[in-house]
Amino acid sequence: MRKPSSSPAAAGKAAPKTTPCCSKVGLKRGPWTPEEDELLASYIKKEGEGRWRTLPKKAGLLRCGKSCRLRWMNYLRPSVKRGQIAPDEEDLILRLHRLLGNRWSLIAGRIPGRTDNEIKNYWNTHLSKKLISQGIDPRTHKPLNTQSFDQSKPSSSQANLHQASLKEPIKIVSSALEETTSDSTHIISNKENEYYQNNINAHLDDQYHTDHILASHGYTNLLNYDGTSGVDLRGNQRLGNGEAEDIHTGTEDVFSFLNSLINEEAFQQHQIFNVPNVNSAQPSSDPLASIAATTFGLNTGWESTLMPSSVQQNDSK
DNA sequence: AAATCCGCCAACCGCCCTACC
DNA sequence: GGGTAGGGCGGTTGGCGGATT
Repeated sequence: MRKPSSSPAAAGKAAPKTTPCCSKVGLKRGPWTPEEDELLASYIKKEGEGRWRTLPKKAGLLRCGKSCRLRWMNYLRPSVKRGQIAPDEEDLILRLHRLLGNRWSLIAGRIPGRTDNEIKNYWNTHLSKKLISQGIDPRTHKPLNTQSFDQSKPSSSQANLHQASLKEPIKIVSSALEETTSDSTHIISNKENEYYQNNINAHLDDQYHTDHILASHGYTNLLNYDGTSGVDLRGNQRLGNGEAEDIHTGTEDVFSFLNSLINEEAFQQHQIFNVPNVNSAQPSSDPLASIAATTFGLNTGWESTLMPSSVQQNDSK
């Protein structure tokens, strides 16, 4: 069974205070049985959600309230969509994660029928590995290392670069990479390497600029471009008692804003504003378009939006 | 066929917040 | 202001089942 308090979160901290809910003397743990599911579902159907600590006793369950809530939220709720994550959902998760970081509940709030737990699991088991295989840091969504990209596949043409998406990951490789030698660390030419470095920096500046744009629109502390968690939509606290409450407060604006980033119009703007221009990585004067361009640039392959044809042409020789 | 490995994901954990008294 | 209850969050664990040896 599980080791008690073995998680890093618990390690090295003062003696944890135990809330009543966490004293599980005599309570059942582990996988839920169909009978328990039935008891919980029928009780909530009659009495509604809430009062989780007293619910188990009233429902005749030997579970703690937290366990009941989790089971309901992640599995039994009628609105929960089961089954595989669709490609468009995956794409959305990637975009939202780059914007929001590990705010799983917030991400889940924009993907109907999916729970934060499900998205978190999918991220950890699929998407983070996928990004790593593309040479992208899943935490920051930035290139891990210009010399550590996947060299196992042949390079893409310029046209392909502009059609890039995460569904068909684009690898940053030059024609030289196709002539793989044992000294692979020096395969990317100095010219290309210098170019990558310059534009990575430009892109980082662009992201920094994006945050200031957001701040100017009142979306302070929304972004966390270093990829760490701990700050969210309320400044320094997590979302409170349910999204319903938030939807009627500031979060509604944030969701509207997110929607504006997700919709097709933003994609079209992205196409317009991401005309490759090696001499300028300046954001657009249109704040939303600039954010959209910056936000989606990496998702369509940062190299495709930043690398000029003069460099890309090396790709096809 | 049996043993081992490994990925997936349901469930648990501690922490933190707001609301209430 | 302090204590407690209720609830939500992200991080992590470990059982299970399929794949591999």
